[in-house]
Amino acid sequence: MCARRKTPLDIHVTAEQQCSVDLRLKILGQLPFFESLTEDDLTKINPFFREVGYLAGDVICHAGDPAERMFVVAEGRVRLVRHSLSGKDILLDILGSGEFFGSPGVPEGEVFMETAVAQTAACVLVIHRADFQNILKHFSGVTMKVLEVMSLRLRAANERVQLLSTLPVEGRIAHVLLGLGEKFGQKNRLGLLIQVPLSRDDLAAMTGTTPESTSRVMSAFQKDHIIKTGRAWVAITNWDGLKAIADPKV
Amino acid sequence: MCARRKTPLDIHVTAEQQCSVDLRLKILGQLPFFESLTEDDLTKINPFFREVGYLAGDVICHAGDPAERMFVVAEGRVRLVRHSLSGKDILLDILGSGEFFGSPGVPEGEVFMETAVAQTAACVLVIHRADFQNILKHFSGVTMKVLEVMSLRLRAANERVQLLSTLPVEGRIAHVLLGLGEKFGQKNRLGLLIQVPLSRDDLAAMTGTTPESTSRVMSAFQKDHIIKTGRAWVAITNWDGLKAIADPKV
DNA sequence: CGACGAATTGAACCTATTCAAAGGGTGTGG
DNA sequence: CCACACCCTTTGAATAGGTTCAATTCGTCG
Repeated sequence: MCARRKTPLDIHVTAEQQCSVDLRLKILGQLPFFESLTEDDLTKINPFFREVGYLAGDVICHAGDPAERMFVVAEGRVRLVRHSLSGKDILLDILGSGEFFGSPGVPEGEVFMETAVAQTAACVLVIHRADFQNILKHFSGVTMKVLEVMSLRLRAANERVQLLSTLPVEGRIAHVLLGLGEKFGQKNRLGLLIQVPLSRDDLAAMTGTTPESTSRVMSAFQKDHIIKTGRAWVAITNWDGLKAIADPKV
Repeated sequence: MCARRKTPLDIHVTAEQQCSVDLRLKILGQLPFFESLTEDDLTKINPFFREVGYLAGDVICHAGDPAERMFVVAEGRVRLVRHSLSGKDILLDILGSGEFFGSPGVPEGEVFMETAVAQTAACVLVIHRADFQNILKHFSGVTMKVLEVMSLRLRAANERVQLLSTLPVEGRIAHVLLGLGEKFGQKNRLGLLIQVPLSRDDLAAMTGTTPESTSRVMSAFQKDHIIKTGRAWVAITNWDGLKAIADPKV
């Protein structure tokens, strides 16, 4: 570990990007939609998952690939990106441990609409579409939970549509920071540090704006002591202040 | 039927906003997620649905209501609206026959995030959350189909995020018109007439812009012979022209 | 026919983008 | 271990696209 680094981020990834068998079972058990399964069930479905390690920047799956697999993030951070004809990429989400991507419900013959990229070194569990659907057939509790997760994601997506339609740039950035803070936040001497490498470009791609505008807004936030930020990291120092900007009363 | 009306729209709704028993079974059978059921199964689940009629403008369910029911549009058009603190409403979707709302997957204790309003006189089938979940438990084919529909909706929502993030107003309006054309379009002496009452305010609320900007864009489209439009109606006369604006190559 | 609501249009304003240039942290190779 | 190169970030100034506010026209319905 380099001693001179200034980044306050500390994202642990198991050596060689390999997760131990213990970790695999633990990850599987912690998945929201496997919470209803017993140890026994977990050991039964475990063999269907293959485990793959990635380095930061590696592409895990490409938009346009046949949607024949489903992925679960075991360790690390994974970006879900949508490419536009204009060349402007949209950062749909950043996934952490326990989250899945590659929708389990899409009909046969479909392709992925998003590209998944490892934002940090990452360990990912992969399962074939057919195998996962078998699991769904066997365990109705799992299916219900998957439905629930999909519903909540649809909600989140609709909320984003609303934000993009109604809020100015600073409001949208405030919203994204709050969301990332809830998901990846870690209390710290700096404040609530978001444990994700987060560049201005990333934030811009998440809020439908430009890196320059993002930079201006972030500078203003920092001047107002709402956040502390540096090269590819952000910490929230005034949660309520951010909230006030994210949900303007008037 | 009034003889002097200029609106080319012609949306039929059964008298008294009541659907016949035949229509109910037909509607249920046509639902994407009930397509795997036999006549027999349909007759079995039919009693769980209650049927309610609404007049244009009636509120079917309110954002904030407990999410204890699920709705299926039998006839008419239903608007799904999200309210913002700023007062600016977002029109998330316009539903036609066979589409459902009131997510089947949301966890117990949750509330609706959207308000559903009858945009025309409408007939809606209502089922209790618990009853629907029972159906899901009994018919795994139904569950899979619901998952599929949810996946496709999530895709659509994500695509909208992308459009709002990357396209200028005219591109977003073009996209919405194409979508509505596919869904509600009907060939006609005018072109492809969208069988939905559609005001400038509605289009603005669907594309995250203002009625004035919408009006300017629509005027420009009409001048270029891409659409024909009047008070609360639109017909597409040059599909490929619209497409070119919706998906700019550069 | 008259009135109301919807749609159009104009002009001023403002937010955010674009283009350009300079500053600063990180990591690499000498 | 230092120096350099690269990329991220910041900041400035000009511009464009969209909004806002206001006034007018038009269509539809009573």
